[in-house]
Amino acid sequence: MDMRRLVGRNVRRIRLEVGLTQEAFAEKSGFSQQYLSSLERGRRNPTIVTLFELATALGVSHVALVAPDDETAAAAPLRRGGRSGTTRNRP
Amino acid sequence: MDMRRLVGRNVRRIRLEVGLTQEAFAEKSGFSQQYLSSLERGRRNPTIVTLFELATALGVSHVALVAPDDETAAAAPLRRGGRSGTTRNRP
DNA sequence: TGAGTTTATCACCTATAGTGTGTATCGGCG
DNA sequence: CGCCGATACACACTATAGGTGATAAACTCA
Repeated sequence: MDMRRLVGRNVRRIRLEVGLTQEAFAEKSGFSQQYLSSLERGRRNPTIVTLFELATALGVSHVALVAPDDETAAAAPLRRGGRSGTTRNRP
Repeated sequence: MDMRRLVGRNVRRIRLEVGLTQEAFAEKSGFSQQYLSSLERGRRNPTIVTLFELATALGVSHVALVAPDDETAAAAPLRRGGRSGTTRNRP
């Protein structure tokens, strides 16, 4: 299991659900937009403290950021669940 | 919430439940006994990849190592549940 | 008491987490 | 087309995570 990718996917998904841009998220969390970018793309290996701070800024439990997603067991051809377009947040 | 302490407590608790010494755990996980010692005492800030490797060596999900424990909400005076002595594992 | 086992602490080193600065790419819109 | 908002990429830099080795407690038991 690639933890970097897992956390990256969770962070991005939740950030979009909350309706934040990387920039706005950077503002709230205190991390740089560049860091968040590479983090979401699974290139980074954050510490647990970082994980907690990210979760707090997103308003979710830190457990949510390490929660396994369906993709792991995936290879499933049928894509369940909506939210395909994510609508590229418009305030 | 102090993530270092939280993870440290979880690791120690599970390691003891599994019945491993720090030394044996070090052997299985590939980390040094010294590192595991400081980790369990909340002095270390492990990365998510480290977290996953620790969980794997313990035979549990990585989520178990970041799971919040009762101690947080604690200040509860009454100690429920047995297992007080931990019996200092005898194989 | 003293040997054996387990855990804690100290000194030290290398690899990398995370920053700052700057730039590149991409989509949409006037 | 050029501009703008949003994301990706690159690099030098500092603080610290990860790791080793030696050793000091701390506890167990013959």
